[in-house]
Amino acid sequence: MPTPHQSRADRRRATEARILDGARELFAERGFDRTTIRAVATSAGVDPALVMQYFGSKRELFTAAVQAAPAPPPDAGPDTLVDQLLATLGLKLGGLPEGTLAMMRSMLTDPAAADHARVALGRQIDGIGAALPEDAEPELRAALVVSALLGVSVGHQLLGLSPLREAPADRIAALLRPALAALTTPAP
Amino acid sequence: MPTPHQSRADRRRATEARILDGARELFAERGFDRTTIRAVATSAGVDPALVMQYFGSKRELFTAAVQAAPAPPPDAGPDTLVDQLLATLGLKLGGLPEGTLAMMRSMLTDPAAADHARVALGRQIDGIGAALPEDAEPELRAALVVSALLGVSVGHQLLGLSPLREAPADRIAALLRPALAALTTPAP
DNA sequence: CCGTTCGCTCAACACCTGTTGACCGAGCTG
DNA sequence: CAGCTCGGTCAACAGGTGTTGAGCGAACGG
Repeated sequence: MPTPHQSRADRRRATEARILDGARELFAERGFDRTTIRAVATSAGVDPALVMQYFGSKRELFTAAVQAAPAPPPDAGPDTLVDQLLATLGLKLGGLPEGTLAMMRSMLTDPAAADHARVALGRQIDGIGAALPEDAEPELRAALVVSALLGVSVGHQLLGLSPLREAPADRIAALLRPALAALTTPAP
Repeated sequence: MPTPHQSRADRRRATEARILDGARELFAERGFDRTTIRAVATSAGVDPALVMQYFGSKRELFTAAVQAAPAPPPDAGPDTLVDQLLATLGLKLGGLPEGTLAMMRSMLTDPAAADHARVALGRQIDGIGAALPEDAEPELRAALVVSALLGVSVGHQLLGLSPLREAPADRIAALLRPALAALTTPAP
């Protein structure tokens, strides 16, 4: 008997979490369209109808699964801007959070995910742009930085390009650092 | 009467081209999964069954539509490596070819498109890596360059990030140039 | 201990998809 | 001009999808 006696509410929270975890994993692996509610239900050991009953629709399940980004602690380190940027790659700690991967996976084919991605990236761009000198096209520079890092994440985590997959994280960071510095530093 | 009298073979080539064009456009806009054969047929003013009869299956239609990359002429200019890289962004000439966009659009959600993308990017990586000094992790540097440029393309052409959409092409190139130089140049 | 809540399942609907085979009629060939 | 070729359409099938409503049975509350 699995986890002998727990309250009804506990069981509910548990299965809800199981559904959410399976959904996140499948959405991250196959994207929104190719992830079927039936597959999510099976992965949680549950009837498809229950998934609907809990989350209302496939869309709401997706946004619920994606929103569960644990938001990394501010960490308060006196890091340089470039180091903060490299941290967003999630190179250490075994990759980006699965919810982020799920959103990235679907952002090119699902308009809702694309909107979500645009605002998330826009927020990052604004944050970086605010840290750049005003006379150096800060928004454009920030957008290029974010896009470049997005590309590295895509190539690494979603496409699995072999040179990136096989390289140690600190080598990637070391090679990227001067490039990001060049992008964020106005020509003298 | 549209284009009065043409041979049967001419008409055939014409409708085939019309189907291929519509397919490329729709695949580029919505990706593989969300593009329906019925929609392609409608866009070409034709019955869905004809699309199948011409291309055999949706997959073959996709690969046929994507393969039609006109392959930019070598141009033989004595460009620097960085300039060649910037050229691959298709910043001038109104964006990348639609077949390339179609492949990019689907590469995160369709395994076949992902394979296609991996070999295409792999080819680019090998080409760039061969031009880098052997003692400077050329493959990794090349992969980072290609990924970063991929990210900029995605952000610009597929996501439509406003700072990139609104910026003139030569500003993007100018800001990217030193960063690419830093990526392709081993530390002194 | 009994009635009610509620987590959960079953079976089905309505829809859309890729794909197929029969068929029509205009153009080609002899 | 007769017969075949073949570009093209029509109608349908089979499978998979999100979504729904009725219902069951165990845990809850009094």
